[in-house]
Amino acid sequence: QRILDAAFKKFAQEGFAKTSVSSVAKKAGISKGLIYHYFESKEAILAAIFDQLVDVGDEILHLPDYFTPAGKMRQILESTFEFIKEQTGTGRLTIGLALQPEATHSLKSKIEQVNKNQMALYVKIFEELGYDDPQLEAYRLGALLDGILLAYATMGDEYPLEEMKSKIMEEYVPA
Amino acid sequence: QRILDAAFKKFAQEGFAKTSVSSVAKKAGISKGLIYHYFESKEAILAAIFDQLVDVGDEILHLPDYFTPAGKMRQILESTFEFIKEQTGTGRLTIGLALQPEATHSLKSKIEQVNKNQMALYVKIFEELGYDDPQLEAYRLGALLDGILLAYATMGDEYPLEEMKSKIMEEYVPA
Amino acid sequence: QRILDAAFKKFAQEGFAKTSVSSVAKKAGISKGLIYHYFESKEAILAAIFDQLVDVGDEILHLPDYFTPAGKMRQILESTFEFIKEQTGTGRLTIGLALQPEATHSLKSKIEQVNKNQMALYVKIFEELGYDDPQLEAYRLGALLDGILLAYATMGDEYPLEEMKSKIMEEYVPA
Amino acid sequence: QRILDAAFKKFAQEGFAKTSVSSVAKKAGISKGLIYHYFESKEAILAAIFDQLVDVGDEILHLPDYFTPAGKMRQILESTFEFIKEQTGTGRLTIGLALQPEATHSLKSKIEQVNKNQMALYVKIFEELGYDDPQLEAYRLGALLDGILLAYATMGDEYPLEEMKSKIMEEYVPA
DNA sequence: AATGAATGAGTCTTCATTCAT
DNA sequence: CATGAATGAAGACTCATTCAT
Repeated sequence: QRILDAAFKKFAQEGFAKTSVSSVAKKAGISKGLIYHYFESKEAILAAIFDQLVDVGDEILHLPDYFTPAGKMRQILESTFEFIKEQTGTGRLTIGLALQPEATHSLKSKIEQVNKNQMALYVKIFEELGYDDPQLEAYRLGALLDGILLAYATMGDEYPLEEMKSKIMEEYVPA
Repeated sequence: QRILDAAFKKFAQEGFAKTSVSSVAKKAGISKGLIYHYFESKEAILAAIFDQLVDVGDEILHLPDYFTPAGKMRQILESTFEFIKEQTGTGRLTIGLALQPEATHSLKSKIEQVNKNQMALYVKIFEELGYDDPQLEAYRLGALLDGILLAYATMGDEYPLEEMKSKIMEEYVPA
Repeated sequence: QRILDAAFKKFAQEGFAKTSVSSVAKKAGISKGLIYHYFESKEAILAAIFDQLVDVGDEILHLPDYFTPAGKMRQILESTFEFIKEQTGTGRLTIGLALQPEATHSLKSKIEQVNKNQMALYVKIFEELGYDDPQLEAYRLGALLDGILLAYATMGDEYPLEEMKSKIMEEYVPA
Repeated sequence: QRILDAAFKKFAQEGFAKTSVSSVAKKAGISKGLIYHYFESKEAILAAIFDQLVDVGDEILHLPDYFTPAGKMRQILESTFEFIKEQTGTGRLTIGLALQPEATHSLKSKIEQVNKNQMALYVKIFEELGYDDPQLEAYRLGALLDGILLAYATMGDEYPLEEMKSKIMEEYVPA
């Protein structure tokens, strides 16, 4: 819906707490009341946005079986870096909410779910690649990518995203 | 002041936006009015908190000159992991604020300043250690540590912080 | 109509002010819009409900001419107590609205009308029964019955309705 | 407080649901915010009003021990009729709330408490006066008085309150 | 230095009502 | 007849900030 798009932009731009329902309505070009016709509450909008994000996340993680382990890894890194670059707002919003204890439990659990899936996939690939401690290796990769996302979200184009991508790719998927 | 301590706890616990000045006053055991005697505004409290944090950060980064490059690296990692573990609230608060565009410009610039200092130090050490691209290497380490901080702040004790520390130490400061 | 039934139940259960038109629509199994096809406004629904109640009231008060005065009195008391018992919701709603000055003038006048009719009938019967001051006696009986209605509406089955009925019957229609 | 007075007048005049907090504030000559400085919520104001009313009720029911039973009865009737006449708003408000299921449980229980006390006193006096079934007699008197209160609250000065008083007095406390 | 009464703008939310279809 | 999307005017409540004392 237009509501979700508008709300997402606003939330990503100004943060959930600071964004008023009225401003979302204005941005969506509709009346405040109508928002409550479609969503129970401000939180519900956020939840709906997240449901969409979860789907996007799943897509990124979904890889054809015929890929080689190295191919999967390359694909994941490609997708993730693209996500970091294109969906800065999404990343910012997600991290911001993950950090705020105010977030509803249901939201937290959704975030955790996405995270779990991600980790599970990483672990599996590292296993296939024969790493010693796939679990720990997965955490390491996760931290690295999150850290890059965070830095890019904060600094914007000042950040040498491409160089970092090359470096990471080389490290995990040597040519 | 007691105000700063109370405010920091509250902000870290519930987020800046969700924390009311009254609740800070109550936690500090003083009256609302008194807070405005010492601070211009709610934002000013936050700024003061950050000034303290900057000092803490500088301390972590300040290393005696007689340390070998490797020693410096070890020291930095030790301090950072200790910070991650002990000051989860600080980390959460900082990242949360860094991500929220609502933050005043002055706040942002302080955060950036700390970051710059950190990066500069990393770069210098990597130079001393003879890395190929110290700049990029610094970004990589920064991302890694930030990612770990983020994960630990989100997951808490479920996160294998010690194992990660060992892994990272080994990587950067081989025994 | 189904609308009136649904609305009546809702109004009686939750009060007029607290009942939303949507909830009436849902209870009636139709759409909100349709209600406005049949009724001008929420108030109009209430008015229509009252029109029905007035009819019920008139029925209670309508007595065959061949009844003796004492027979009429017995009949009235019987009917009234049955009404009190069976139509608690109606009683509650009516009194509640009679007390709220918010009620439209038209509503008030309807309530008053029913009251007047009732009083007139009481007066007539007391006259026929040869009471000294039929007017005052009618007010007394009215008060008594209203008081019982009120108490029963408030307390429910804790109230000794049957005993009260016996007592009042004995008083006004000695065996 | 001025708030309670203003709120009471408003609630009695327009009903609890229809009275806005702002209008109470305006009537009290203060700002909306200040009301929330003194009361948790709109309901809390109502509760406070009721606490005062309970006190008034207790006063009416408190009778010196040296009164004869007949004297007590006379005194009660006198007080009650005075209350009916002077405190019409109170009566209206109380009954209105007793009938509205929306009222909080705490409120309901307060009303019931007052009622219980009243009934207990009536029963005791009827016992002392040697009535056959004091319990039922108490319910009867209660109904009568409530009915009169209700009628007077609805009709106002059209109602022959004085005549009713004489009649009831004569009935229960013959000269 | 210290209090807390006071303000008013702003927030989320509800709801009677209208209207295009 | 019938729907339900759409509106806008409230309403309860919060909170940063000010100010008299």
